[in-house]
Amino acid sequence: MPKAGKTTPEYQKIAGDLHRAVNGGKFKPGARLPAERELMTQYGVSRTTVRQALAALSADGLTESRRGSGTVVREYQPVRRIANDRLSPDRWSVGRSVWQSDKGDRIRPEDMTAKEVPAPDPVAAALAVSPGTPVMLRTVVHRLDGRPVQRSRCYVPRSLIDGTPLADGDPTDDTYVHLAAAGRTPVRTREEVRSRMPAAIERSALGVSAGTPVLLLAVTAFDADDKPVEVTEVLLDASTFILEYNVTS
Amino acid sequence: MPKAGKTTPEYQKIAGDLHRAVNGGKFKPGARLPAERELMTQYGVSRTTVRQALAALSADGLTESRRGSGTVVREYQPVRRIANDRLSPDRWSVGRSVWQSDKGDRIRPEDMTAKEVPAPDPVAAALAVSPGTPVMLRTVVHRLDGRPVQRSRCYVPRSLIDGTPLADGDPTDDTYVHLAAAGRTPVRTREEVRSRMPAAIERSALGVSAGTPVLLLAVTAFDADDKPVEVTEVLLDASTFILEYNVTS
DNA sequence: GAGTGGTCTAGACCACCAA
DNA sequence: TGGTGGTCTAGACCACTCT
Repeated sequence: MPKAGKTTPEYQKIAGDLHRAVNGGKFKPGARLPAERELMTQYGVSRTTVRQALAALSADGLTESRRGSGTVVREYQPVRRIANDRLSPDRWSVGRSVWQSDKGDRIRPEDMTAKEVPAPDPVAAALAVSPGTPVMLRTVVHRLDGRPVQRSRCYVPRSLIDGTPLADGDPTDDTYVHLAAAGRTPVRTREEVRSRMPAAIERSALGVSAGTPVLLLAVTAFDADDKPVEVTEVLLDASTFILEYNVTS
Repeated sequence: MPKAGKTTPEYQKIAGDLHRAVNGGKFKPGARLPAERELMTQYGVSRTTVRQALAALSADGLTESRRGSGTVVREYQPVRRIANDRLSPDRWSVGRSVWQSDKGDRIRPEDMTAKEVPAPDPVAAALAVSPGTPVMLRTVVHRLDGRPVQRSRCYVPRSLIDGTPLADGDPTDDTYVHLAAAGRTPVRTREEVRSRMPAAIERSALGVSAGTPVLLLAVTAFDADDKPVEVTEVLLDASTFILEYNVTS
């Protein structure tokens, strides 16, 4: 029978069956699905068709395949990120994070770097400075259980934090600490949120498998004079985070 | 040559080439990529391999394939949604929306419905009422150029808006109008943001093609007494929207 | 070594679109 | 009608994991 079923392609039926089985709890998170060659005989189709069905599940972020072991149901235990928390000075101590939840406590900033760079165009625009103005770029990788789940790129005009350790390339402390020391304490931020599929480089930079989107944040911080003092670009593993915002008029 | 190149699979090379060609501007948004059979001869591989490469592009949300015509580069022209705006009463007039941008003006609420339902568990929890409490459910579909890009499900405890048109099943006006009329004007909201790949039903409910994530909002509105008065679940096409939040401590 | 997923070939027929 | 993508078959060899 070299033809597909009447209207619905065979691989979609198989994908649908598996989808329902997973959502119905027949395969719990972490459980292994039947092997591809087993599904071949079960459905009487070629391996290509089975793999097409499994590709659909993977693209939906429902499963994850590992060569040599099998295809397993993915787990989803998100961490909550409360945006407004970062504006509270008591949150700025080193090692403290804006994450809240059991898992959140295990998320820590690591691999921090800092260097001076000319402001890229979009950053310069957000900071209301000329493109190429010297800014300090501080990068941070946040890990959960060793897996990178967030990468931040934080830009601060060099002139604003002259004389601080950050200006000398010390990436240890949160930029807000240095801005506060310079009398430029951020009092509000504007956050822009997008989501899309990651490029291959981003997929490996975060530890995400195919079928997981990324969240992109662009955070602009303003001081009491309503001047932009910092721009941060954040790349987040969407399967790890729930963003929370408290909105007032 | 029935074998893959040394380390990198052939389909990844092809996908990489095309990826670079698209990002490099060789194929502009809307432009057609070479046909699959043309790529076969160009790279000297089977059609399956070519299709595997194109599947990777599509999963990255970079292209879109249409049977009969071809594979084209996808366009990305997002609309900005400013969360805080909805708390301004002058935004509540019928037909007015919280969207801002040229395209935003073309986004309008349509296909509104309203009916009484028992509160589902998560909704009841957010509203601090018992599960099953009667709530009015107002659904709205927002379209951009005819394409549905947002679906909202808005829950309000019936007891809060008794005597308003909404209580009689009239879905015309924004729920905030009715809440304000009942002396329960929302003054702040909490928004939770997630992103994931859409289920097949969601993919067709919004007009999104494979490779596009969805954004999920859970908005809880509070009145001046800090009581939750409304919960809204929103499903958004992630390729259409940028969410904007103004954050204060 | 047995079993798993990863990659690839060389065909085939179908559904759809545009000229 | 000819070209496009959509689906499918029946094989094959490789890389990896687990026992």
